[in-house]
Amino acid sequence: MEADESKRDRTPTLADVARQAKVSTATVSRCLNSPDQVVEKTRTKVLEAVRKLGYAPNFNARALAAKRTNTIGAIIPTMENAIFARGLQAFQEELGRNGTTLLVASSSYQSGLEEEQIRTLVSRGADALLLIGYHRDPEIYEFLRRQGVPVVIAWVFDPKAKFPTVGFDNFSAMKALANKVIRLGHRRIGVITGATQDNDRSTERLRGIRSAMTDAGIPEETLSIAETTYGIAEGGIALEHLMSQPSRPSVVMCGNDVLAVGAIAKAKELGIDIPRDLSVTGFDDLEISKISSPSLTTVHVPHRRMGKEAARMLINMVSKKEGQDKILIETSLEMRESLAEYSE
Amino acid sequence: MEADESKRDRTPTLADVARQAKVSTATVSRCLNSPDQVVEKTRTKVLEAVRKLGYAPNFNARALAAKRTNTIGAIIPTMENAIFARGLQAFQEELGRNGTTLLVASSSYQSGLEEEQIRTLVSRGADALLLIGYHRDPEIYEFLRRQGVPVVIAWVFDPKAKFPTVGFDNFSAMKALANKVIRLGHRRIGVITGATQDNDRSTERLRGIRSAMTDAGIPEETLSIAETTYGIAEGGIALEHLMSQPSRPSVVMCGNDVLAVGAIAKAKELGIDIPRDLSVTGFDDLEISKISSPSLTTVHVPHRRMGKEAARMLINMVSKKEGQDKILIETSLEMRESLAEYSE
DNA sequence: TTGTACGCGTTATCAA
DNA sequence: TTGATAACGCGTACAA
Repeated sequence: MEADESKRDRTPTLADVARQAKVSTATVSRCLNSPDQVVEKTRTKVLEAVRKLGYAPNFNARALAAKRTNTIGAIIPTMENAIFARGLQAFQEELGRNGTTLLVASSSYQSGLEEEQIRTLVSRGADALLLIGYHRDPEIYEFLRRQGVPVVIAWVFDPKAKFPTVGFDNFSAMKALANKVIRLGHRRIGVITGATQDNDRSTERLRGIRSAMTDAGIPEETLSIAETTYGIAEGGIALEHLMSQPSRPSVVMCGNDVLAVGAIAKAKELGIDIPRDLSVTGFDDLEISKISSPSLTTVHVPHRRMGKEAARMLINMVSKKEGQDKILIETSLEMRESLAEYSE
Repeated sequence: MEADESKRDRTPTLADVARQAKVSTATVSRCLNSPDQVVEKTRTKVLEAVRKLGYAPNFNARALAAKRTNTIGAIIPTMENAIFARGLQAFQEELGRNGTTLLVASSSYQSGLEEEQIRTLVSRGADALLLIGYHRDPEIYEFLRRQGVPVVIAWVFDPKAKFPTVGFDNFSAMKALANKVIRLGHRRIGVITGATQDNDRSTERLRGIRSAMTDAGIPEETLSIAETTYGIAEGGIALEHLMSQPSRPSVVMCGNDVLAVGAIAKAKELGIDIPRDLSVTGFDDLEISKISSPSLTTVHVPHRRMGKEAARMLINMVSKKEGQDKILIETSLEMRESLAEYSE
């Protein structure tokens, strides 16, 4: 029983299994990849040898020979907070159902890093890529095209975009919320946004607010903006900044829920009552927005559905099946306690 | 300029670069891997060809030939909440400083899935692995040993463990908190814990509470336990369950902060005032525990330091350098508003 | 149904 | 310092 192991102390290869089962390596390979091409009897013999030797195929060799990895890569801006977690989870689940594994990388919101990650994932043989947002150096898109790697863009939606997309309309979603805010009587609006450079989601959301103000005849100059990196603490600092300005806003609209709960916490600390003294809104409808106190008015984004659809689209593209290449995910307003009517 | 591309429309290889630069593939390879072994003049010539062709090395082929990937894998139980995010971020940063890339997989707290992920990462050529907790089928440890893949275990600490470890003592940390709780006069203790099966962290934490009770002469039977999966909503449901029992606890100790903030939110909903009617404690000291209202008393875990030390240890092991193989990370009590003295 | 033999894109050894 | 050339482990025509 132990005798065979004495040969060497390295990890077994296809050839080892073939020797053990007294067949050719080709047969072993077929047993593993297309079992129905090999007759029952040899198959069991081979599988027995596989089990006995504890053989596991070498992924790299396989990828090299087959030019396919059954792997899809995703690059998200951050793993530090929950913004992308839910959508990515659903994305992964759907891939799993298809026997595809997910490789995740995070770019820390830095486009330079993102390009590096893209090249890394491609050189690792990812069959396709999920990317967040359109904004990207044209050169990298050209690189992907030349490499023949299918890409789906998520978390944004532009019907005219050249790339397959599964996402929502950041502009309209935020504009709808801003319209609501204005209808409630607010005129002095403050904004806490994530960095807008290289980030079309935050840029579009901000544009949505501006557009709603213009429509309502509120001069754009009255908008006070604090730009910061995403984070709870950062949201708090930004709020403090906004509230220390001469003309205090009556509402602070945040680029996402993480910033918003940070703002709410800081407001409490400063003795500002929400929503009596100040209204606050978020974006995303993460779980924390429900348990925040007061609970957070926000834009609900069906992240799980977005992740699932994106996975399906990519799977289709890899197997060159036809299908939609643009899916719009509808968002909705989630009215909770943190936004109230403005009354002087 | 364009002429060379007409040859083929596939991604350029070493050989293409070699042809273009009129050198051998070996030289090109050396230019990329050990540039000082090749003379300045040829090097610039080669790099020029690389740039012109947009050459990117094929990772799989490289791994196959070099038997090394400069990649370390990590398998964490979940990406859905922040429990592991902070530590993993620091882990990745430290790896990056060493030119090592991180491959993450999540097991959804299922040991079967985790084994699969381990095999996947190994077959992908991960040079080493970071795993959470000791509890694991001996067979998988044997597999790892035979494959010669170094492993570091984190988030736990047992001085007698056979494996290199960077972590904290879940038992003692939770016991310290329980001692504090008891010293404040609490006798009827409720617990909301994550699943204890296959999870040594939650098991140890629970054992810590039991031990503190025993030390204080509180009968173990008075402990009421709700076991659930980690999640904000789940924490709420568990709290409701505990509070609907005949003998209501005066304090609910939660297995982590996520469960705790869920419990707090639900308590509010039920009109239970915290900490007047009920005290609540957490574990981890995530960012939400500070902004929770009332703020959450919890155990502070220096996640970032743990991640960083784990990375260093693994890097050392891969390069076969000597070094510590057991690092204890100290935790501390973080007293905040949600835990108060018990007074009938 | 099974086996032979070549190719995948690198790295590494050994000569030159 | 550079160039041939043999691995690396697997998939897959093609032949048997």
